[in-house]
Amino acid sequence: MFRLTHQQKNARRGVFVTPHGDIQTPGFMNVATCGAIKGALSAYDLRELGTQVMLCNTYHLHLRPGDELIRDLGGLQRFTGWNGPILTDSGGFQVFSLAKLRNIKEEGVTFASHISGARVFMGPEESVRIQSNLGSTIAMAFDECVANPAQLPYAEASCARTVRWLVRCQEEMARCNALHDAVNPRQLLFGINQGCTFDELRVRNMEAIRALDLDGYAIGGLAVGEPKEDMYRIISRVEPHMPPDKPRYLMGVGTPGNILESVARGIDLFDCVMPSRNARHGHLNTWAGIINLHNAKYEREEGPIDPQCACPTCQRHSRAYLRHLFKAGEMLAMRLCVIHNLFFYNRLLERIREEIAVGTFEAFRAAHADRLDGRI
RNA sequence: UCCUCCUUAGCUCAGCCGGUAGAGCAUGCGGCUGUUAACCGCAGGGUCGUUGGUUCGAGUCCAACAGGGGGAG
Repeated sequence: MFRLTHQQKNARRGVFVTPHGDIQTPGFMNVATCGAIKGALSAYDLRELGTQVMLCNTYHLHLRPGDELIRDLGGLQRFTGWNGPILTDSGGFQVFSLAKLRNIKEEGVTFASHISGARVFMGPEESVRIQSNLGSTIAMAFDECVANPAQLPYAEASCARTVRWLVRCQEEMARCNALHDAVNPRQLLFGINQGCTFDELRVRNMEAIRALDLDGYAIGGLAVGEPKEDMYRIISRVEPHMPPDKPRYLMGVGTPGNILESVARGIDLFDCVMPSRNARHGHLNTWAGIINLHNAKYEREEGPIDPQCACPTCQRHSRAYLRHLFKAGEMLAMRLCVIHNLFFYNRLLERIREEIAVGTFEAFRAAHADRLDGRI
């Protein structure tokens, strides 16, 4: 299912074969939380941007429009018009990061919907069942994101519970896949490593979930406020304990620099809201660093966002025009800029794959990691 | 010609009985890391239409003038 084709030190280049298509790794999954890339992009736009995987959210789609509705309409692929691989996040992150009034118990979590205020219960079985109804390619385990800072005793207890939840997720996934009317009977399940910034806890947790032989492994609970040195250290500590023959997914990360550093430490998959959100807010990635299109200095610039970029936006539009669209409140500004940033990220990962394949990744990382995250 | 209301930040407006001015928007600049984010934060910016008067002190009260809105002839 997952085949490594090249390796340069810890950096890996491979192919993850899924029922919905191959995913070239390292890869960046484009975030479409509610079934759409924010910024008015459609599934047909994504093909032009080099998107490999679309990422949707269990919590949001369960609340609206409802996973049973999506199941009845043929699953997420038919519903959204995206026929490539889809990863659904479990909703654990949302339950713990935004829902108020939450009550965590062994069975699961009770929380108030941020839309209606209604009480909702979600545990491992509910999350997997919802994801089964959505019919995604890859389902994520229902976990608790233990964010920095955390007390060690709490982090230990939480990790232990998340492992127990993972076992239940796995059992429920097997049951759902065996249903005669499963939307995607070959749905994959990824486990998630937690442990805050406690090295030993991270390693122990990784060993525990590795034993469950899942389809892939994610590292969660990073890039949530801790210094980036801590993030890199945790990745380096955990990575040797991850099975080499399964894809490794660093959840929610990150900046281009974060991605380069993480690929160098053995990560295969990423997802992040930064390229799309920053684009909507006027911050654009370029190969020379980040620019803020709101800045007055771009008022009369006729050149594209990035002269080295081959995206549809850079082929047609000037910085001056895009800045004007932002100032005028035109939503086209967001659409064109999201197109650029996602294209940039997808291209960055493609470039990383090329560099690993020919053995020049280390030099590429050294030349770009800091510059790409800096401001022009 | 008369009556009446208005004139405060680039714009639209707040400013109780007089104690040396605020908001929203706009502008400038930041921030966003498994999206409750077309969002959030910070900053700059005003001899309060003009000239006099009353007062210890006037954006606030009085007068005249200028510009504008409405009304009556």
